[in-house]
Amino acid sequence: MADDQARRHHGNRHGRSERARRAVLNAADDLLVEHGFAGLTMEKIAVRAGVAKQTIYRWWPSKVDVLLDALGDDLAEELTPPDHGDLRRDLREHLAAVAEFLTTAHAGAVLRALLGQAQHDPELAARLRAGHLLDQRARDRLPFERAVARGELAAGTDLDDAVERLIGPVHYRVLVTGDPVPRSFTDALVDRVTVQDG
Amino acid sequence: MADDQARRHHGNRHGRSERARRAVLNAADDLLVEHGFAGLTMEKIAVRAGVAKQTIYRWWPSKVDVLLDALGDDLAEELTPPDHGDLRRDLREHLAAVAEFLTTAHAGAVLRALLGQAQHDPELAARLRAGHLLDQRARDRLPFERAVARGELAAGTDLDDAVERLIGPVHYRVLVTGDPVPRSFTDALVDRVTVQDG
Amino acid sequence: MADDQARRHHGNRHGRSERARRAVLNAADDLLVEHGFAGLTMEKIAVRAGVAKQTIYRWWPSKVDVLLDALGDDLAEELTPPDHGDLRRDLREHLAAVAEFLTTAHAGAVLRALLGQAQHDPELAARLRAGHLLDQRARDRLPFERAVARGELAAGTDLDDAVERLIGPVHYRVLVTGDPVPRSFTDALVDRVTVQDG
Amino acid sequence: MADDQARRHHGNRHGRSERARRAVLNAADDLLVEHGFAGLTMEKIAVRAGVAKQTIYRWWPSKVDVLLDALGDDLAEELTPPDHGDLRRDLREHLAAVAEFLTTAHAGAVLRALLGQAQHDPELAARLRAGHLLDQRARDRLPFERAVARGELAAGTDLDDAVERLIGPVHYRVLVTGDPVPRSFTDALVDRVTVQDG
DNA sequence: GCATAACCGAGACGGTACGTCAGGTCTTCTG
DNA sequence: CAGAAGACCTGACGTACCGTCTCGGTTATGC
Repeated sequence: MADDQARRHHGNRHGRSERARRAVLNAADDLLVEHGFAGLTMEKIAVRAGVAKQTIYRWWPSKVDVLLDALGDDLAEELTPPDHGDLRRDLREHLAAVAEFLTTAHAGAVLRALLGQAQHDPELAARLRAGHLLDQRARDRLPFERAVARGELAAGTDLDDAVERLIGPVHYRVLVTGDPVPRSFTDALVDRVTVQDG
Repeated sequence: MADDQARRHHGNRHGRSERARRAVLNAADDLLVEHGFAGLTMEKIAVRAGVAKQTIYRWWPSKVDVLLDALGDDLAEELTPPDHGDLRRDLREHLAAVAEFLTTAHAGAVLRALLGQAQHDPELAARLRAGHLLDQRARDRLPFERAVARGELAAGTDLDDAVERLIGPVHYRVLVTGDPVPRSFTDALVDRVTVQDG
Repeated sequence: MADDQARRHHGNRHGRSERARRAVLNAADDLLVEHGFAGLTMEKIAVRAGVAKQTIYRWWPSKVDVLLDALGDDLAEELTPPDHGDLRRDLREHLAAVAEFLTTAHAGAVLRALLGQAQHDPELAARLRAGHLLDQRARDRLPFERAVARGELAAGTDLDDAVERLIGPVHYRVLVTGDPVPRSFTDALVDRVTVQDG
Repeated sequence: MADDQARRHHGNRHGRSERARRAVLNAADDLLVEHGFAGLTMEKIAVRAGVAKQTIYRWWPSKVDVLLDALGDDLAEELTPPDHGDLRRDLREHLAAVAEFLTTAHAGAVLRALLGQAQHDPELAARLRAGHLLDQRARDRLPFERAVARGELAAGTDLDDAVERLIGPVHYRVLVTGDPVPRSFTDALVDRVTVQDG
């Protein structure tokens, strides 16, 4: 088995150690949740992961790269909207999933940390958008696009605008006010947007 | 004049040096814009301000405290909505001012940096909210409250909800997507909210 | 009474406060014994003496000046050799007194600290010699000079040489080896010197 | 050659950099002579040696430890008495070497500084004695012991006493009066001691 | 089936910034 | 006008991480 093979191998001439990679990403994840972004140092990741510092630097240029890697495909996996053939229902479920993701410790903590760091790191901001946020935006549009295809929504509707009105207040609560984002809040948002556009 | 007296004194038993205070806040402001949040170190602030490190630590426990102080009353001064007796006009001007503030280098950079840092510093998040964001939320509500008082808006309207739908997408663009926030965008947001509620 | 007046006056137009002077010298003495030379800081002297730092700097340029002042006339008072009209007896008593002074906590600690500091502070070394050590050397010679005057000792004897052979080993023990300096040791020294020269 | 290998390596798992060690000891030596003991700071040693401060602290807990190391085996190398089979000649040469060592800038400055510091640092005093002074005392005794073995000196002679009468006045001059210690002075001392005991 | 090349752990290295402490100077008010 | 109080600038302290480097050891090819 691949996992078993990976666990044993230590040094070889073709390719890196999957064991070390996993250990680093897990350690980074854990340390972020435990000690926050400032308490996340390459030094501590190395110790926690039982890995040499050089091994981390060999594969990731900085700690934000580790986090970008740790974020991985979580967004795609957890934030792809469902398709029930009903715009309002799709949006309700999707927006609730977005809120859940952002406010839940493990999954959202990494993204929030990266978004926070991106505020004073334009290069990270660019990579974060290119690597994750644009894709997510495309996924957020899907329910609307399908509604247009079904004729449920007028063809000329500004879908990005609709997405922003939907997703904006959720991010505002999470990133700025810190208020909880209950289902009632997301449902009401969906109602506003669909009523107005319907 | 008090300011004149303050500027001359250097160190004495009756209070701190206003000159040093100003120099630190300005230096912090400048360094943040020039080198970003990471390039903003106590060491460099001290050098740039021509001030001893100890003097900074005497009055501010950390660099985020310096920034909180530097943010000062900028929000209140620049983001108090106008009162023309017309909800839509008040909101249009106010929302444009908010967008301008957040995206403009000097003024908004400090707030964006603090919001970024607050993502991985709950204690800062709490202070930022208590010290500035709650007050700003109250100011954001003002146009709506006046509209209710004028009878322009129904008495039962959920004002906080309206504010969030207005302000949320603007913050989303600034903090997440990084897209510009043109006047057309903010005006359209105001139209959505007022039409719907009117 | 002078002391009474001194105790009360705090700030005045007629000269310095004797109370402050005493407090500083005593504090310096105590701190030296308690915490050693490194633990003797102007800051701590000021706190212990209940005196402003500036008051210390007004009257003593540095902490070694405070110690030089604290040393005061102790040497002259305690290390003036007796005159019994008998060289050996005078020397025995005197040398024992020297050993006692150097090894006893309060009195000798200040001198040892200053001698130690003088090893890497030539300016202090010069002042220490000019202010105290030359006078002490003159006092150390007294028994020999009186013996010459009495005819007990030949006129051509090199008195400084004799003093050094007497006093040198005592200082060597105190400053270098740290061995105790018992009466038997000093008496034997006196015997060597007087027998040889007698 | 081991030294050659050591010189090239920079930092690795098998021990420290000999290059850094040498640089630190030399820098400490130079700075002590140039600026005195007070002017000898870890900070300046690091800069002068072109070495990170942490590297110094990794191997030496304090600046006196650096000096103790810098003193190294200088004493043993330079202050081992010769053996001509003639007590007086051995002592004359040895005592002159001691005087030379103590008064010469480079070699003696370190020892004088440490002796000075030891006056107000009992822990250093103990280490200095255990590490260097006891061994030196043993070397100082050698000429006498050989003289006893040869029958040149009576078996019951108190050798330590003789050493102290010889070495004491030299240290006294160096550490207390600061007078020069010419060959005539040391020769006369040897004569006194050997005549008396012969 | 043995050399060898890529990766691994360990950790010392030159650095930057941290937050603290003391030094010595200054200004103000009080007695 | 001396003394208290204490803020100021300076510079060293000892520590934590940074990112780079060298080293010896492990293993999976590939000659």
